Amino acid sequence: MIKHKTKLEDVAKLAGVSLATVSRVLNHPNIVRPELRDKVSQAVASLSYTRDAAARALKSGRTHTIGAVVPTLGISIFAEGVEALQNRLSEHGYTLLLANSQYDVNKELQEVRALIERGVDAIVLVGDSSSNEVHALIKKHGIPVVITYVAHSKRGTPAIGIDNEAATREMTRYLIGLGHREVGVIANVPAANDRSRARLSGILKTLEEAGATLPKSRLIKAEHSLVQGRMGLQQLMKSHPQITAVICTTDTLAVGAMTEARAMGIPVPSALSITGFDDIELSSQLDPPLTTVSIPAAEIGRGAADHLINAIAGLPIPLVTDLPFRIVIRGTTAKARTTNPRRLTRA
Amino acid sequence: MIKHKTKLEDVAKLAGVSLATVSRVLNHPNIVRPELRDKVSQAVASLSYTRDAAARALKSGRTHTIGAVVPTLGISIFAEGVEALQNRLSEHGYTLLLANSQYDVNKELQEVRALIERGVDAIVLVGDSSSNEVHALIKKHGIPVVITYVAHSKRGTPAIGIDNEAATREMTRYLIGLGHREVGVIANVPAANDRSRARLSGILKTLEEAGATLPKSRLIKAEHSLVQGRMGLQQLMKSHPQITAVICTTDTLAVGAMTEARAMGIPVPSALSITGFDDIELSSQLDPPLTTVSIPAAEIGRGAADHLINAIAGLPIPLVTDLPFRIVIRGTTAKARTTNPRRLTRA
DNA sequence: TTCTATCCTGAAATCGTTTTCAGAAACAGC
DNA sequence: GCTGTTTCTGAAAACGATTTCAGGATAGAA
Repeated sequence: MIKHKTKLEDVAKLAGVSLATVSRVLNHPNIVRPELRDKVSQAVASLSYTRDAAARALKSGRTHTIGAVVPTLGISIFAEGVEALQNRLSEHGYTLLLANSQYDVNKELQEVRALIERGVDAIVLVGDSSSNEVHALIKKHGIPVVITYVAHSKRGTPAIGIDNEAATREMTRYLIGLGHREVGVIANVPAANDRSRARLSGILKTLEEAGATLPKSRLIKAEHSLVQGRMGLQQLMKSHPQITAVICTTDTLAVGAMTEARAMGIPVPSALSITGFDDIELSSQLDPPLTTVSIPAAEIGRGAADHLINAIAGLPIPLVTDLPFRIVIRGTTAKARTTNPRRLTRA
Repeated sequence: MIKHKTKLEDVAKLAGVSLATVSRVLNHPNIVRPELRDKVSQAVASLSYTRDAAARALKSGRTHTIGAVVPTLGISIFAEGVEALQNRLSEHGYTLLLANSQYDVNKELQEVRALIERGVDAIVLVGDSSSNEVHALIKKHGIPVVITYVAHSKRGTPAIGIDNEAATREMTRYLIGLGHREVGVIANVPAANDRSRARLSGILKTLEEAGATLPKSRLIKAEHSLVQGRMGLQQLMKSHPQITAVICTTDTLAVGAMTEARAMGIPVPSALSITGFDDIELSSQLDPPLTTVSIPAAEIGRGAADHLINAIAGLPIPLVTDLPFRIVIRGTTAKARTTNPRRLTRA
């Protein structure tokens, strides 16, 4: 237990200078005469003095703290992004305040409010489907903010991430190029998830452009879990055995689908191609390894940190930082089988 | 942008009372006369006033903030624990400051120091292998702390978690009961990880007690990744084809091992039993589903939150909270095959 | 009605910094 | 040697809440 928390005054006394000088040495070392500066630094060191964060925050109005609200840490790309974010913040002397929304816009609002009351200097959000209240609140307090994992700005809010729609477009085109026309989709569509919507939209549009418009019955909406991936595939293949490719909007769903395909005795990729999205660690280690879209989660986290640190310093930051995704072609995709039960079912 | 941040004084003026009364209504509503209290509450609401956290912290010495340092969020049990911790803290008006150590004791120390300088009211650590400096620092500041994921207290520090050694003991006994004597182990052993050590120790001791002492060459030390699980299994089975069971200290390693077993054409569980530890989501969905140890990560997070909130309030908290683990027997374990290439190789 | 005990309320001090403002010191120019 | 600059330093005023301490109001008792 500490008896008498050392404060600025103690340092000043020991160094034989005023409070102001000590403060200056700590904050703007270059404006104080070298010999005094050294004397003060020495005193600081010998007392192992650290400034009281609360007092500092009160007077200066800055907490050196950044808040983030993610949907959940259970999804590894968010966990990875948060970790990278925290590491970068830490390097710059910032502390991360973390909250999760469980994909619930009201909980997100509540957590953002709590963060603002804590006086965070900036905020990181995921996606652009936060409620208007959230953005109004943030704007009202004049706090820098960045939305992550998406590469478009809705309300003029800076964004850093990938173009989800472009990614699924490319993946879908790839499958079409392999001759797939009988396609099924397993998509996770939580209400508050614009990323999933963008991914789905990319698939549907590309399919349509290729003249393979997706019938409703071939679109399975699922929660983001392995089980739902399994169930989705089962449902799809039972009712549409002619399907030659299944596009999933996340790797978790795709892995579930692969497991079920194996259980149903459907060989992947010879009889059925499966694709994912996210490129989680597991995907490359499966047998066969999963064809998927790799997204730079760590880079998103680091980039968000950098942007906000700049914004706090009053520097301008880019409105949209469109990071590259990567289509990773592995073992779960192949040319469409030609021995279809029936050929070309129309929508 | 806010022009004139509403403060206590504004509320007081509107309600026609003094600052002190407003503060009382906010902190100890019961000691102020109901009619005044209502008037103040109304004023607070109509101005949508919130107290300045920094000023509050400065004067009261409490930040209503709790810090946690975890090795990494990349391991799902930690992500799950952190999420549960944050949710519970949030319910009680606390904010989580999160940092990660990457299993590096120096980084952990540095992050703990940063947390303390931020003035956290309490700290959550993972495991009991933090450096002495960390504990000395925490003690010096008189900050409540709890270590998680383990069920023993080393330096008198409260702990909440499971008995890792007991868990692997039970699992190993189960395998021995199935007739396995030719056993291999894939263990992740980062330097700063007492949990892994405890898990390994439980395996080795139990094996020894059963007269099946593990030769060094059958213990593969691995990093915590799927790839290393694969490589571990390969190494093990190539040099010791007589092995009938492989115990892994995490599910990730076990999943890697399963993948490799399949690639090597070794049927699981008929020719080889494999066990994991953690029970991550994937494990139950594999084919065959993985036999493993299930640990109550969310409960650990919630419990840590509850303990610390109590400790801050000056209430006593239990030194050790030993939460139950669960041996989950699924499809990767079966009786030892009897058609061994060779019988009973001795150490 | 007056006095005492009980409850509340408000004025003011305080928490530990940062920062403005003005004055002291040092220096150069004439 | 004296005045005009320039550079640093220190005293003091915030920042916005919490809380002590004492006095005023109210109620109860005589």
